Amino acid sequence: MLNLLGEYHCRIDAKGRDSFPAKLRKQLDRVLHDGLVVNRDIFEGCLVIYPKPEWDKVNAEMSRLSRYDRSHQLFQRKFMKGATLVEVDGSGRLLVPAALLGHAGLEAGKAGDCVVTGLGEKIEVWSKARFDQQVLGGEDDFDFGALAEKVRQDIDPARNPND
Amino acid sequence: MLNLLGEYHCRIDAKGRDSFPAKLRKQLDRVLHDGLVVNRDIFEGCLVIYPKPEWDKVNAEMSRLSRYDRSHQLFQRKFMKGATLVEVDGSGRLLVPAALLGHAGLEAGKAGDCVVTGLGEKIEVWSKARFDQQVLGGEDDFDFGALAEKVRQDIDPARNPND
DNA sequence: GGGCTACGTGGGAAATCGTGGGAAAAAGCG
DNA sequence: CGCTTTTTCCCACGATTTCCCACGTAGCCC
Repeated sequence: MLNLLGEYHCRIDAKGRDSFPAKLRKQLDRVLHDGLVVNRDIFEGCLVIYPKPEWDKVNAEMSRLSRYDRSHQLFQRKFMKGATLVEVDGSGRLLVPAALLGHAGLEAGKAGDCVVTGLGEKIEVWSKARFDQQVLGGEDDFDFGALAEKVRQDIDPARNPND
Repeated sequence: MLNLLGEYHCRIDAKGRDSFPAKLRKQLDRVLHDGLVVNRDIFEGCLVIYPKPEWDKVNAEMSRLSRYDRSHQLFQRKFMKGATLVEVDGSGRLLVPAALLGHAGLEAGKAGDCVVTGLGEKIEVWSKARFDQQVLGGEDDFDFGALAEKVRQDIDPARNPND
């Protein structure tokens, strides 16, 4: 199982090329040649990067949706729209599609600072400004304890015997 | 399994020719010479493009409908009317039948911006205006979590033992 | 501490893609 | 049967993209 780790500061240049941290590249090692899938995050204004094998799982789930059910189609469209297969270039950068940059608060055609974080089986890309504000900051009025309690029930093996 | 990805902005010119993104053409590679089937979407004001092999599946599903059941016939007629086999021309464009353009909010005989998105096994074509409004926008009052939960229950393996 | 390697960054040239127009072929009409 | 209109095919130009190379810097090893 993939276990991507680390938080890296890097830049996206005016051409939309994101210097992908060498340490993450090394962690991806065996799966990198299959490419990566970049997509908008559903809930936050950031981008998500899945290694291709991980995306294949998503795609397999999507293929079970019914084309005759409106809510299924709506779900698929909301989730998959914009997802793009990309590959790192010879200099270890990946070209983020211009259409997706806006979702992360980055301006196409303009260089910008960003934060790339490994999160187990996926990678998130934030603009530096948003990362500082939403992820690092704003913790005062944020009740981590309550959130943890809610999540704990979902991931605690004792309550979910089937794994 | 087909895994069409990417979101592309392009134009339909005054002759109804849609510049089909080169990257999608590459993804279609092996199936492109069989042609594509363009159709109206059932639920939304956009067009759907199926690679021929995928359309064959749709066709097979339709053949399970009863010829003696009026609602079946009604459904089949609603679903299949307008579906057209098209091929990309030498310049990589495909000619969208004028009759279908209106369904996507595009005016026949007039050039217009549109958005083409890969969605796994099919491709959707939206007018840019509608895409920005219906697909990208309106997310504030949209509860993705609730939708995801409903869909999850529909495709949960526990409830669908046959796979 | 010095040299070396590797990483991040920028720019430029070549290939490719998108777009428009026009000519030839086909279809429709009087 | 010939003329007009529509459709289809093809070519060419401009813009964009993609690939490649080269430099500055930082980190690491000796």
